[in-house]
Amino acid sequence: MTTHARRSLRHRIADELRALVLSGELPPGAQLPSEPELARRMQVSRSSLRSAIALLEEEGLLRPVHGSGTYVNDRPLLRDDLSRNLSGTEMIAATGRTPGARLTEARLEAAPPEVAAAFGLPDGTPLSALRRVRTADGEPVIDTTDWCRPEVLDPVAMADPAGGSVYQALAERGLAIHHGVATMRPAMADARVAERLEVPEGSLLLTLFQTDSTADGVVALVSLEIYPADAFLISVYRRGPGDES
Amino acid sequence: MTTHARRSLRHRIADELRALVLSGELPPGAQLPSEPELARRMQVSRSSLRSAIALLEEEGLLRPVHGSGTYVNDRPLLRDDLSRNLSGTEMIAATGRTPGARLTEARLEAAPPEVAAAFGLPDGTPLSALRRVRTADGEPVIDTTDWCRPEVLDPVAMADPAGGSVYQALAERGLAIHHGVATMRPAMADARVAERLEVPEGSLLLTLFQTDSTADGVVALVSLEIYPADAFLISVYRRGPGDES
DNA sequence: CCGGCAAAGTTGTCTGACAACTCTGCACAG
DNA sequence: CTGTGCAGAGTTGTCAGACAACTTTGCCGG
Repeated sequence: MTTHARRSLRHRIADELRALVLSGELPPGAQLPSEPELARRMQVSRSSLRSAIALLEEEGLLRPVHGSGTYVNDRPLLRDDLSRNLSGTEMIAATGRTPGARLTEARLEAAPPEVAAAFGLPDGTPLSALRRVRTADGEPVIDTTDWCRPEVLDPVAMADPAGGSVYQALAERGLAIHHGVATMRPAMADARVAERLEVPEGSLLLTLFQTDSTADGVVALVSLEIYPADAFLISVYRRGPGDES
Repeated sequence: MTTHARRSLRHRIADELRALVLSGELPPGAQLPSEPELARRMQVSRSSLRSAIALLEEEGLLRPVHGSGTYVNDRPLLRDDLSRNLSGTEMIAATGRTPGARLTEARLEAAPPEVAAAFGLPDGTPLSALRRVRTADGEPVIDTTDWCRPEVLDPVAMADPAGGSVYQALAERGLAIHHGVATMRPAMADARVAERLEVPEGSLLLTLFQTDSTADGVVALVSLEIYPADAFLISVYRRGPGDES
């Protein structure tokens, strides 16, 4: 391996294997070539290949069986798996529709209590806020609000972020998002949200309050997303209750 | 390593490390001993230790930094993280309340369409169904229905499962649950659910439809769980958008 | 006081070997 | 002909040692 990127080798190998599976080249149930063989073909060491396979096993995509081989799991393909997919744009694109946005509005505003708490700041601290209604094929499907510290991104930078996405703009400022924690609640549409999402007042919604942090635990972005009840099938892949027999 | 268990070595090492972190012996931000040192102490090879660390990195618990060391992440502890926690009993216990159940009712019934589809069976196939209202300190918090194939567990076995939990009863019959996929929807309480959960009719609910599968993709259990809006904070840990910088 | 550099320490990857396990197919007894 | 047992080949799991790539520390010279 002479071609070096930033991601570690095992992640790049995992990407390559994942692509093979998702493209259907390795159909569900299929057995992978043996590790030495595959390592030779991909020009990597067996240990790096094994690390990659371990990642994909953890993801639930592959299933190595001692003494037999490594197989492709045929679990339902979750394009909208919450635990792997941070961005609303991707969720929309994954359903095959064209993502868009309207009613974009960015300004400095006082942090609501829940948001301030997530950042660990006092109530009312001024924050950059970006409000959008995201659309799929022109139809409104998510009402989102993103908050971040103004010294990191000012409202103007949030509304038109470098690199196209707020995540990338944050990454360029040294705040690459490592993980997020999302909390879900059912809700009913009040007049304001009903108008923005073009649904009847009082109709069912799912709200998702999320705090995104960097690898060292700094909260970099907080967002509130509001979905009409049936805009998406919001799913989560859950691991089994330990391997205890 | 002469002491053999069922779980693979790296999982056992990971368990040990996880315990060290959760017990507070390795506080957030702390640097682990170096890999060679730790491997020597735990009497395992460095490669096995590295595999374990990779697992915990994927879990978000540890953060190895090339050339520097491996550190404990201080991410918020999610007691009710959906993506790691399958059982309603555990969710209740994690909030510090005492789990219980009432209105337990088990019988053979025709599979509703959505359930039949999850099993890949025709509509109306008879299935074992177990209906319960689970309680926390006596207060109703989840209305659950579990379905499984009657040749695996008959209604009587479901109502009083060997080993105490349906999961364990399934595992003893060679159907250990490996993963599940849960889909969330907001809903409103109809008369029946309102009475069972002791909430006003029309109040907000979160429903969670889940299919649990074995390692080879066989659907072993399907369940529908209904939560009052504020019974739990249902959260998900989401990985960041790739490591691309 | 500051900048640069070398050295020590750490994680990432490679190579080769053997152990543990699974699966296939053949020989052999019934 | 059939079923059983066993040996062998093939595969994943683990081990050991080495070097590369990177970070951090601290010294030295300006």
